[in-house]
Amino acid sequence: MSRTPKSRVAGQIFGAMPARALRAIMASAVPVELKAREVLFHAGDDGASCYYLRSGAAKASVIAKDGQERLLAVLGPGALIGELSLFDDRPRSATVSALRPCRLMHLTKAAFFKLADANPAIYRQALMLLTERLRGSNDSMVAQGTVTVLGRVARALETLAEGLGEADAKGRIILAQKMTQTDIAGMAGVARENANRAIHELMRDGILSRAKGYYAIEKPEALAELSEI
Amino acid sequence: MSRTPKSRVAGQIFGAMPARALRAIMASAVPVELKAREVLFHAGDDGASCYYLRSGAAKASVIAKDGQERLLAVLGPGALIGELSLFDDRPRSATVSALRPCRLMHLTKAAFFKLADANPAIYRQALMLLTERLRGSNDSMVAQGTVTVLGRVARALETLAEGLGEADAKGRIILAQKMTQTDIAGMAGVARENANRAIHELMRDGILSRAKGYYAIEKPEALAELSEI
DNA sequence: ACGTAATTGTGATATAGATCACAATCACGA
DNA sequence: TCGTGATTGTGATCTATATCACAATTACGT
Repeated sequence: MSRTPKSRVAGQIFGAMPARALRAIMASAVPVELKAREVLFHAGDDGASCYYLRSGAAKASVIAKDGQERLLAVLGPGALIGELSLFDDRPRSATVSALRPCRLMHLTKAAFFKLADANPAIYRQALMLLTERLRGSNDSMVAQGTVTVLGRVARALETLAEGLGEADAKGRIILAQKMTQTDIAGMAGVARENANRAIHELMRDGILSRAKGYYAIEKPEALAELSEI
Repeated sequence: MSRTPKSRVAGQIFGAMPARALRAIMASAVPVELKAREVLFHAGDDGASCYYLRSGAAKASVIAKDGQERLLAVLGPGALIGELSLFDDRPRSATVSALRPCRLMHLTKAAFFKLADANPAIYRQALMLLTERLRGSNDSMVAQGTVTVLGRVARALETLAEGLGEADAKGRIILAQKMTQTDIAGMAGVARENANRAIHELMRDGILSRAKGYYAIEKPEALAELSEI
């Protein structure tokens, strides 16, 4: 099976929006600031609203019964956060917290639907966003049962790159946020020790590098190869 | 973490639709029949259209590189099939085939969006549907890394029950379709032999039973308990 | 109703990855 | 800049689950 290609642009719900609509959205939203490590909301909270991440980085995670933290996503600028509760009125499914200071816009359910009703492009964009997530989710589920630890770590790094990767001139992708191996292990769903060993293997093979705590993907294609399902 | 409750009704995209809109939808759609085991579409196909399952049962699955089949869902009457490609124009992410004879309605992308633009309730319903799937997906991902084989098999049986469960008078849920242990293992993401052992354990504890190849969930709450994440 | 294929059942063994137990670094606040 | 807590690194187990190798049963086509 070939994997779903992912694009950062598609993750940006308001990216493809006409400027007029975009201004309208921003006018209905209220700015929110978050300090590093601050929690935006907890899993289980209810909240019929969503956030648009203008700058900074945040993570979405859940804590399993046994206390293990599983990272679902790392979100970079342009991401829409907490939209699930908007669409189905259920409690937050994950905890979202800032990895570093964030500037967000807060949009209530009422405001969102008012805008979307007036502007069906918003609905289409939202459907596209969820669709992309679902495809990624399905891929991950297959990967989880099929792919080895090395592949899952590779996959986690790719996901990370989507959220906060910054391509440089020579095709490297720098993760614009310090991530601990514990975080990476949490995304890959593996033990931290094994994530460590996998990371070493990737670094030994020149696929990954780290400078001052910042990981960089040196060979994105090689990484993609490894995480193939 | 508490799990996302799932309802069969929410999975039915056109369930909450006003009768007028529903008639319009059915008028734009063309009927399709499928014999048992026939394939509706393969992963990788492109197809900007979706199907509404009126009767029968189908499965959505992907084949991993190593040849393992992973069942993503078993779909019963009322299910919407193939909607992802509708929203993002990408190829089919899974193969869908009939578990038994199916009657479907086929709706093109153009027809869907025409209807939805005229009737934003369709957009909202579609968003809700994807949202529910996404929540389920996230739960599964956490479960995969957290829960033991017994729990994952329990979870697979619950998912099965959503798609084709029929509650009887005394709170049992009968799976209205013969499922092999290979299928169940494919959903749970475990080896068939271990699915077998887990199923035995469930049967020994009176949580599950089987008659003439049809499984029945005797104690849905006990099953839910086991698959808690 | 018979024979063959598919499914189910069950032990024995192998192994990927978790867990444990630390040492070595690093990074940052006082 | 020193010290302390957080991270990273690495071997040695341990264990859940896959894999293997069949036998027993069931289902189904002719």
